[in-house]
Amino acid sequence: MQKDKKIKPVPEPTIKRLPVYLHYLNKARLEGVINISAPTIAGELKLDPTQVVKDLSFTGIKGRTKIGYNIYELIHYLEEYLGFNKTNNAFLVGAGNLGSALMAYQAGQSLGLKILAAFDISADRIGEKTGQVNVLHMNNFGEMVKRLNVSIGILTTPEHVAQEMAEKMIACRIKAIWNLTPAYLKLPENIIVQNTSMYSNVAVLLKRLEESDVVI
Amino acid sequence: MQKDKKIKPVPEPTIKRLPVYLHYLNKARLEGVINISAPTIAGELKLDPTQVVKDLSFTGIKGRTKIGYNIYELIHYLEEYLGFNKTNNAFLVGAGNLGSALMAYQAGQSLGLKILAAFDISADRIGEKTGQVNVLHMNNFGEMVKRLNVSIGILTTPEHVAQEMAEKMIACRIKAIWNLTPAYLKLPENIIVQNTSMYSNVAVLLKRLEESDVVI
DNA sequence: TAGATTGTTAATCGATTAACAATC
DNA sequence: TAGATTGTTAATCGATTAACAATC
Repeated sequence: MQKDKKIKPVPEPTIKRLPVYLHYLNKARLEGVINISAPTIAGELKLDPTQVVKDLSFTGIKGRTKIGYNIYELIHYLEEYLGFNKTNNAFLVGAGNLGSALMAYQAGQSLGLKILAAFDISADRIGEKTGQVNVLHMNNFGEMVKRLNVSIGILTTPEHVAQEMAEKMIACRIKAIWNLTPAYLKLPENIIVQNTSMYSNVAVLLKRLEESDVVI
Repeated sequence: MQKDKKIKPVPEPTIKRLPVYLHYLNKARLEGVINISAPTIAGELKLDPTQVVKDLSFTGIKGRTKIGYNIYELIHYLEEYLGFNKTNNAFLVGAGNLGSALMAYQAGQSLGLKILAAFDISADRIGEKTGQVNVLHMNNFGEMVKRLNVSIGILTTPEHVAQEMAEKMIACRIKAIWNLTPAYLKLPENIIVQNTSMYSNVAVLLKRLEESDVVI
C-alpha cells in the first residue's frame, strides 16, 4: 500500500510560481514570441534559470536544447498541469467589495476558476449582477450546489460570519474553500481550505521596509 | 563591515505566521484568556508547538514555564515586532472593488497599514468616500506624498495600467509597493515590492483538490 | 566546432521537527 | 515530586542552487 512512493511531490513554491510563468507567457505570446528559453523567463521574473527549468519539468514538457520551449506548447502544458483549462466551477459567498472584485476579475482574465453564482444574505445585494454573475440569496445555496454540481466555494464575507458560512457551505457538500477572510476556519479534516491572508503580506512588506531603513 | 553576521534573520514563513497568531490572540483576549501557552495556540491553528515557541521567541518575549505567555504582553510584543502599533501610512492607487475592499477592511480592524487617501483617474470615482477614505485624482498624488510623507503605496488598479501607475508612484518617492494586481512589475532594485497574487492561491487549491480526488 | 540550453544528479542552504535541559 | 512548559541545540527534511553530462 505504501510501496510506490516514487512519485516525487511537487513543491508548493513551484505550484505558486507556475501561474506566474503562465501569466508572463501569455503576455509574451501576444507580443509574437514563438520559442522561449528558461533563462529568458528567469531574467524577466528575476528567478534562477535552473529553478525555472526544474519547475517547468514538472508539467512534463520537453524543451529543445539551444532553442527552449515552444510557447504555445508550454502554455498548454502549464494550463493542463494546473487544471486551468478545465472548467473549475465555483460559488462565491459574500458579494461585498472583495467578492465583486473577484467576479469582475474573472470577466477579463481566467483565474482558473469560473464563478457561476454569488450568494449573500443582504437584501439589497440580492438580484444584482456583477460582471456576468448573479447574486442569489444564501437560502438557495444548497439547491444550486446540487443542481450545478459545484465543489469549490469562495469565502469573501465579513469575518464575523465566516465560520458560520463556511459550515453552511460544507453542509451543502462543498469540498474546498478558498478563504479570503482573516478568520481561521475550524472545519473537518477532509475539507480543503486555502487561506489567502492579506495581513501576512502586509507583515512581510513592513519587515522588509524596516530592514531597508536600518541599512540606509 | 561584514563581520557582525550574528543576527539570525527571521524566516519569511515565520513573518507570515506572526500576524496569524496576533489575530488569534486578539480573539482569545476578548474571550477573557489571560495566559496562553504555545501548545494551546498550536492546537488551535494546527501547527507544531515547537514551531510556535520558536516563532514567538523572535519577538523577544519571555514566557513562563508551565504557564505560557501573558496574552497582553504577547500581543504587545507581536505588534511591536511586526510594526503594527506604529502608524504605517499608505496611499492606495486604484479605487475599484478591490481597493474599496481594502479601504473598508481597515475601518474594522487594523491591518498594520493606515490608508490616508485613495487615488484614481476615473472621474466618477473621484470625490467619493469609501469608509473614511477620500478618493482623489492621481494628479494630486505627488503633492500629497510630499505633504503627508507617505512611503507605502497599495496598487489595486486594472492590470494594464499597473506598471505605469507603479512608475508614477516611485517617481513621487514611494519606497514600497504592495502589488495586488496580477502584473509583474519591473521596477528599480531599491524599490520594495510585495506581490499578492490571487492566482497562485487558486493554483494551490486546485492542485490539492485534484490530489484528494485521486486518492478517493 | 563552440556556445547555449535542457535536464538530471549532487551539494548547499534554510526551515521544520525532534531531543533535551532548565524551570516551576 | 511529577508533569507541563519554555527555550535552546541538534537532526531531519525539503527546496534551491550548483555542477555537469547530453544535445543541437
